Amino acid sequence: MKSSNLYKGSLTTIILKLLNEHDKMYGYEIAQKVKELTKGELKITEGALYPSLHKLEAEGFLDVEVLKVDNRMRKYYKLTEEGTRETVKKLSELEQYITTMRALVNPKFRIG
Amino acid sequence: MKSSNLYKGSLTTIILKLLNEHDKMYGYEIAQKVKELTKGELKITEGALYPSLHKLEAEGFLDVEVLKVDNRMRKYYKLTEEGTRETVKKLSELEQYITTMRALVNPKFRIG
DNA sequence: TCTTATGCATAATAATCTTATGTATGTATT
DNA sequence: AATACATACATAAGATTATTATGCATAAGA
Repeated sequence: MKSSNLYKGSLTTIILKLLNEHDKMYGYEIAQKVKELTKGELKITEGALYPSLHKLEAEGFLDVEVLKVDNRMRKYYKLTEEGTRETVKKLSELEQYITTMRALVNPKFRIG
Repeated sequence: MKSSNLYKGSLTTIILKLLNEHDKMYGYEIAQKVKELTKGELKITEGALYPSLHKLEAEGFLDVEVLKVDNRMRKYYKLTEEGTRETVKKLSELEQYITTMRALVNPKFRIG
């Protein structure tokens, strides 16, 4: 989604957390939200976003509802109960990742 | 390298930073160091480590010196000048990544 | 002797993302 | 009227990165 490939593997976490905060969102909206919240720093591409949403749905983490608004289709996604649990898990993995990377990269954050 | 796939894309950053701190290291040593510094949280696999070192060398970021110690081969890697510049770049990308992810995931860290 | 540790390497496969392309509607600009 | 841009979905080809499995070789410990 960006020049830096550190974002690889983060998309699922981002999607789940946004849905956790906003209850119900559609794909295009998620992409706009990410751009807005990161001040344009991170732009998620459609080629990554839509397959990722489909996968989360297939895994039972999202429910879908298709609506037509202004004569345009929108697929609204919302977290299932299992999706909420997965969100919690992903967020703690992110915290763990940051802790671990700080320990590796910043001597003053070394563990123990 | 771990269950959480957030680490995907981080290996280069880790290698460069460790070499920046330790001047000269060989592959196996890097793997051990990572395990030690993260208290076993992160284990980098050989199948990821060695190709990554070869790539960094091919890109001109690392110089190699082969030594035989205790009748065992060791390939010592050290940063080139370009490699040092790349390290600085990768570390700032990591800080940017953390800032961006916090903005997305933690409302109280929102940018602006 | 067999396992574990040290030390390198690569091939097959999987996961994730980029780039490119396609469809369709609505709005703004020239 | 024509062109560009925004909205909204989708997928296929290719690249990147990592996992898993395997291989070679030496040394130490049970």
